[in-house]
Amino acid sequence: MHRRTPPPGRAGRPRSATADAAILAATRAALVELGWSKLTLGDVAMRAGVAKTTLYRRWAGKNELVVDAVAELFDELRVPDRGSLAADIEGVVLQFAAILARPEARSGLMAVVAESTRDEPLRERIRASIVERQKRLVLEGRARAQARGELPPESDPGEAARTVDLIFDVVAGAVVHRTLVSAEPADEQWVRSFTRVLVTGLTSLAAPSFESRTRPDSPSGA
Amino acid sequence: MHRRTPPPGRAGRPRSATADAAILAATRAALVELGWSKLTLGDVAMRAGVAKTTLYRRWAGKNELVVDAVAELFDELRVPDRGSLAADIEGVVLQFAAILARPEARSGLMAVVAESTRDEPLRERIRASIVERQKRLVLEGRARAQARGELPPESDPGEAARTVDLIFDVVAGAVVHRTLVSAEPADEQWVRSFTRVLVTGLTSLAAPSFESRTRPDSPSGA
Amino acid sequence: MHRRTPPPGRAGRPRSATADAAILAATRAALVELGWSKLTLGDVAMRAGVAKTTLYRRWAGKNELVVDAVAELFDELRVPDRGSLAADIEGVVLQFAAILARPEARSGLMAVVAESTRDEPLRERIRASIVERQKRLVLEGRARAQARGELPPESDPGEAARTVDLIFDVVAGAVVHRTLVSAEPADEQWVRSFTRVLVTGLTSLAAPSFESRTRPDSPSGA
Amino acid sequence: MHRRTPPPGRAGRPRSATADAAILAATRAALVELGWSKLTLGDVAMRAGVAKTTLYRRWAGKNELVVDAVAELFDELRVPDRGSLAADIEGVVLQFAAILARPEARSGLMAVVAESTRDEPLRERIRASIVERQKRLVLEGRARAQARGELPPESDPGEAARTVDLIFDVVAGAVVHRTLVSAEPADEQWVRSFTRVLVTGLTSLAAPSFESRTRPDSPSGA
DNA sequence: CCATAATCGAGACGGTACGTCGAGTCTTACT
DNA sequence: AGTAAGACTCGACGTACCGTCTCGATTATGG
Repeated sequence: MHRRTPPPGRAGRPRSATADAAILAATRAALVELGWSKLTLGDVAMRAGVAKTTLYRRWAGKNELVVDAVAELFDELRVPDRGSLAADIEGVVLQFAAILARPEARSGLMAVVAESTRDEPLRERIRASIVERQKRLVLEGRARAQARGELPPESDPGEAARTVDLIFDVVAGAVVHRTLVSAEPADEQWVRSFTRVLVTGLTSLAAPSFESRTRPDSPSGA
Repeated sequence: MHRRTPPPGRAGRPRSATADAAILAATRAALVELGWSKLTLGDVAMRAGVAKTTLYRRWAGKNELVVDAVAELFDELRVPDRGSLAADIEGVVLQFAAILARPEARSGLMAVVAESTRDEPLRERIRASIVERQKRLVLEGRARAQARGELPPESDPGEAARTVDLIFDVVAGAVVHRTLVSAEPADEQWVRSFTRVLVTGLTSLAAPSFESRTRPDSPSGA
Repeated sequence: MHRRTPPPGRAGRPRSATADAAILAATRAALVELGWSKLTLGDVAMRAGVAKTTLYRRWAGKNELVVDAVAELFDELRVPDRGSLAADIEGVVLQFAAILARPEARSGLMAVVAESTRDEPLRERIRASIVERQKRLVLEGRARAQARGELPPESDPGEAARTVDLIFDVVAGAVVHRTLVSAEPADEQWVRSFTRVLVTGLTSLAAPSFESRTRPDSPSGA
Repeated sequence: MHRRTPPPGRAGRPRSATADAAILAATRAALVELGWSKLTLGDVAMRAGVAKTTLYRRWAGKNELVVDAVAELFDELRVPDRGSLAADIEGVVLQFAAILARPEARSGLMAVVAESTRDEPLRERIRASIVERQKRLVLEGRARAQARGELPPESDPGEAARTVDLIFDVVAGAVVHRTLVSAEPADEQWVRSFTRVLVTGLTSLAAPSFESRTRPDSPSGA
């Protein structure tokens, strides 16, 4: 998907189908053992039982390869139905924290983000295959909360999109910072406190009028 | 401070005092021009007008050097007195976003965080010279809010410390994610939305009874 | 021949054939310009239009490279047929002196001999590719003298081998010492005196009885 | 003698007298352990319990230091009185070979000779402090042989000087080559063969008429 | 069923940076 | 002024990866 595509010409030997998966798995294994900065493409090729040329034929370089290898990790995230918006968020956040506790994610994710600060196509690739791809979680959670009546249906589509982005930045950012920078576990206690702040803030932000129906003593009159 | 320290013995030529500042400045300049991954210590040494060995005599490697070079950037942050907790937070967040918009911070910060996932001493160094060092901002903001009567004095010290950590993770994480991953500007509009969520969440978390007692109307009088 | 040999496996790109000659020529050029101690492998690689790694792939280090580069110089030595043993020796010695007058030989030869005093494999390499290789000159000269009747055919093979070694040590040693240590030219006059001493000594050593037959006024009656 | 001389000015602390001997001894010890190419001046200074500056104040560099350290080794050579020219030569050659068997001489001597091919002052220093200094041995041996009547008194002084040079080049060159290049021991058997060739050649060169007059039989009684 | 053509493993290639080491100089405080 | 200590600039070391290339050997499809 995000790889160097073979030219559409039809003749010649086709690319090995199994190689891709082997390479991505080898990349994750190398991330676990060595971390990003000591991971070398020659080593990945060897682990995958593949020649270096095969690897370069399909990916432009280390960064692109690692993005793909890491992106797959986040596809296993699901929004559990725990009965309330707060409980749903807690569930997703705990899953997210669990992934960030795995060394292949820790090592790779921040590194490619760092690289992307000077490489626009790489940033776009990260956005597309990780960030935008996982915003499905926010959309799904919001839909479920709306179905439950916890949140009003969005009126302004632009405002709704901005809110999704804000939520994603706050959730992903806070968990990453807690896990990787502060190096403290994002355990149940922390997740509960975090979620409480977030949900309280969000509901009051979302629709004072809607909210004031259910919580008439809201502090925000602005 | 976080460098290879000269043995305390008095004999011999002392280390050049000006070299340190020149090296850190050269490091930041190289981060701006080249970014972290293309920054080489040989190049930094040349820019600083210093031999490579001098650099290695004082820092263990690229990571430690960049941490020190970046850490200095955050020392200029101040908590402005804008009259209310929300306005104070907005002010600090905007300053923080402005620093993260500078290429020397963008390139370096995430890279060393990434490296620190496999290097415990490096993580501790980051914590000490960046994270813990800047928690002063949260403490100062809280004290000012308490003086204004916006927040109750903390009763449980352990709980208070956990709250400081939580606030720091949420603020720093969200701004970093917005700026570096989503690659959207943390502009006034975004900061206002973010701050509103945060302050609402925090005040209700801190002491709903206290808050509702003293400020039944809007918290912002500005 | 005396180099790091590629593994006999056939796979992969073969080593460039032209690189070897270019490297050895570049080594000699560098010896002329810089001498042994200021010769650097990086410089040799650059002169040869070759990467440093290519050089290290084929030779273990500076010493081995210089031995090979210098050894080739002595392959041009020939035993001229000048009609008598003494004249033949004079011819070879003059050629040898001419080679030692060239800076690429002067700089390199003594240096690798010096290194070989602490490096047994290096000494063996020098012996094989320079010393033993050039003993052909002594053998050829002796054969021609025997054909002329100036020397008797050797009876004891062991003794004959020892004599070849002795001659080589005396000739090579004397010319080298004259040229490099005393720093006086090994010109015609010196070569004539040296050869006279050597031939007189040798013929009397070789076979007094044989010699006394043809030169009844020989001083040696032993 | 061959060192950097202190300026004749009288003021200030005088140079430590013991330092010189300590440095030269440390140099020889380092030659034994490390050989010339791995010998470092910092290491020598440390062994001698002296600062690097002290060392550089007295010698220009590694080569000059090693020449002085090695030159002292040859001062112990003596011409023994063994009753005949041939036996005297054998005695000196064996002593010379014994010195060349010591690692501090092997490592250092050839190295500085190699360096001297591109450093005229260094060559002159070697000539003065080693070569010319030890020609005393040849002079002494000749005088003793003349006193015995084995050699005629020299008539032409120029010719006599040239012969001394020739002998020195042959003897020193052959022993060095045997010992360091061929890497065979210059043992009694080899020395006897070598001496026989040399003496026979020399006596017939020196004065055939003189020799045949006084010693019609074999010159060697051995 | 053979020719064409793209793929594959292997490994040499020209580069660039690494982190270390030694040379020789300079700057301290002390003697 | 000499000394021990040690920081300084400079330049080479030998290694490791990068990303490209050149091999001979496969392995598909299309003529």
